[in-house]
Amino acid sequence: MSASPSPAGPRPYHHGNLKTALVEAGLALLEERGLGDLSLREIAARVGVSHTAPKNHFGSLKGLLTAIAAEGFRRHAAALEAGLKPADGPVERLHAAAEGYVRFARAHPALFRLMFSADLCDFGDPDLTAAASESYGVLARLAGRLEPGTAEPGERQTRMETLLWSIVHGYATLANEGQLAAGPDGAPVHGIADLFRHWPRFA
Amino acid sequence: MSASPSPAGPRPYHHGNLKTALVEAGLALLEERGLGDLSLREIAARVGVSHTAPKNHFGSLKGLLTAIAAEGFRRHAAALEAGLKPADGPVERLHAAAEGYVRFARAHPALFRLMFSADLCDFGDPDLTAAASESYGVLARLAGRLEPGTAEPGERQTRMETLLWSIVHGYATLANEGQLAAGPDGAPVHGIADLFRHWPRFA
DNA sequence: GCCGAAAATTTACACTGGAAACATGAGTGC
DNA sequence: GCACTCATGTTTCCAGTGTAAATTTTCGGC
Repeated sequence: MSASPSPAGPRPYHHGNLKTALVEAGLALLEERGLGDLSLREIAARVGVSHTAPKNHFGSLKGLLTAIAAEGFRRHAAALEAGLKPADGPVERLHAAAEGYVRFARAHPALFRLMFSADLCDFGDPDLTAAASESYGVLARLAGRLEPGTAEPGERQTRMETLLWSIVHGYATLANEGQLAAGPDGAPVHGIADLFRHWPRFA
Repeated sequence: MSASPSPAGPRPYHHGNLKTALVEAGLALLEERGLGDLSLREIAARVGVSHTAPKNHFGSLKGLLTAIAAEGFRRHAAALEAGLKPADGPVERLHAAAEGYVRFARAHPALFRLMFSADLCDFGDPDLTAAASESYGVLARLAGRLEPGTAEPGERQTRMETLLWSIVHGYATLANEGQLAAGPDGAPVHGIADLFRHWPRFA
């Protein structure tokens, strides 16, 4: 590959794959340092490039963060689908997706917060919105299965979608910020599935 | 010389009420500039004081933000209680509190985000935790009224509390970050009360 | 081989929060 | 009345941030 020069050779002037390398470095630093201590200069340094190099590809820090968030949403969508067994009924599938949602958020708290920070990301970016829609679509389809035929034609977001998203997202957010009472293992005492079971309609 | 605070006189060396003045300035700047563009130096400048003056009272920026968040939680608790009519039943009171929760979040988005940012605030601070508990208590009492006698003795956080808090907080957060489909007036098409009405148990 | 465009670099700037040394003055004990 | 104390603010400095502009290097098409 042109992107992988001889290991012993001097670092080439042109990186060859800077765009994706910066996103990956950003994702890695997000895990290590958290969102607050993340800096463009440090991401660039990790890739071995000057701190102004990202500008050519992303314009600004916000552009880079937007690209990172987009990749986050793609992985998020995959996490949602991960536990979905086609043989299960709509309720079981909902529970599985909800647990995937929360598991992803808790496994990658900094990335998750970035993904839902409208002032750090540019939600006008087509790539980001496409990735976010991909993730949202999983939840929306599950909501539709729970109430077939109730969505009005042309409706962008049903009440059931809003309700499900609110509860799952709220739980994940509160858990990540340390607001939910935690048991000895550090996890919240009530899992997200417990909440759904406590919710008569989907028990 | 004169201790009289004549309006035309030179600014005294000692402010006299810096602590609360800084918190109020911070709250005002939070409304105007948002959380991202908030700076300790600007808060200090608005009060007319050097940028290191806050250190004496708050230690660091995090300390100041913690104090601001605590004041936010007190106002938040007041907003929750605002629409509560004693004559109403538990369900009506829940709806009113939920709308108060969301209304506060949407009216003060930057403050609301600060209040739930564990990396910006110090949730080990007693004043902050007391204020946050005050706000949480309103919701917890409402949850208890919905299911009297179900809480196990000594239970810190019931499932019902977690469920209600998740849905309300998730809705407020998603709305603030512009993630919920909005109608022509900019508000989400489905209000928080619509979600509760859609939730069979509390329709 | 040459030349334009793309990709990185260097340099400079305004801004941030924090640390350290210093200045002020309000309050207290005598 | 007076001196001493010490909380409260100021000044100065520093490392670090993101961005802009001018410059250098390299790739790719002719």
